[in-house]
Amino acid sequence: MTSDEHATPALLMAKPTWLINQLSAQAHRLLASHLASVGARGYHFRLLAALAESGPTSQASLGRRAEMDRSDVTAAVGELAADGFVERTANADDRRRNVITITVAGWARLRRLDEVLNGVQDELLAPLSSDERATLVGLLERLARR
Amino acid sequence: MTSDEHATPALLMAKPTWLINQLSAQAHRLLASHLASVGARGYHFRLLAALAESGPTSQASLGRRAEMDRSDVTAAVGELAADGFVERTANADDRRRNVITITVAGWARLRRLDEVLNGVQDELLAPLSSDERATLVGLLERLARR
DNA sequence: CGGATGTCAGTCTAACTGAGATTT
DNA sequence: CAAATCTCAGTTAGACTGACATCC
Repeated sequence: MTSDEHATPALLMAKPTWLINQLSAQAHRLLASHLASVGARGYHFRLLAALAESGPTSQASLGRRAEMDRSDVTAAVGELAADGFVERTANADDRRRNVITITVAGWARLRRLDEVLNGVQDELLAPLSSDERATLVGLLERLARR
Repeated sequence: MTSDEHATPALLMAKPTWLINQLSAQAHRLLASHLASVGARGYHFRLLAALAESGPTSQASLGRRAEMDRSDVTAAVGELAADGFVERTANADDRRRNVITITVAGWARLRRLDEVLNGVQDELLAPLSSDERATLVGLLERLARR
């Protein structure tokens, strides 16, 4: 009671990391719900997008491109393979590696997920003009390149 | 092998949510390691910062200010109390509620954690000028206000 | 009664760690 | 030998859910 206020403490608001985490949490909620409605999750899109640009390649390479841990790649590739979106085959030249190949169904899946994600971008960035979005993306790109 | 490339797929780079998540993950790594080095975690700072501005108040009120779930407040307040940074006392007027009060040690702890977090901000935003940081914070504030 | 509060016991995800077996 | 690859088991922080007793 008293004046409870829904006000965020100034010490928190003054921290860019707080704002970034807030926005990321918001994005995560949107992504999770929209992706769940088509039975997918973020890892799936990241792997399919990486695979689409690299062509058939090893899991380790995919992990580096999609910035995922090797163990998470193993699990997510297994899920994609179970749904028929990718194929896992042995590499004759280097028998440590699997060769992951995107299937026809996988291409369609990638296009579908891309549409879903583009909708999420519009929803999240709705308050900003297109100029402001470009400014934001430019700043984020410079920061995200560690 | 071949040209493995550390290149992020264009489909990913084109998604603001991807950049936001990348940056948030980077921030999270910095926060986790710096806070761990002083034996704290994010919830502790968020609660102390909320408590510093509200004065002695209930856990439910703290949770709304720090944007934390009730159950997480219970746990984190317990940790802070065990370290002597806050005190939990009964509220005579409304016996459902605890009154949480920050201690002298708690104020010192808050100042210490604030310093640590300010260091993290500088590390994370190092690539940007102060004008650019202000622009970024302005855009983030508008987006984070859901 | 409805609604708020504090507590407890869970779930879930993304990210990560460590170990082991295999191969280059 | 060192290093890379794949797999599996397990951990963590953060966010969240559902239930319950208590109290206003």
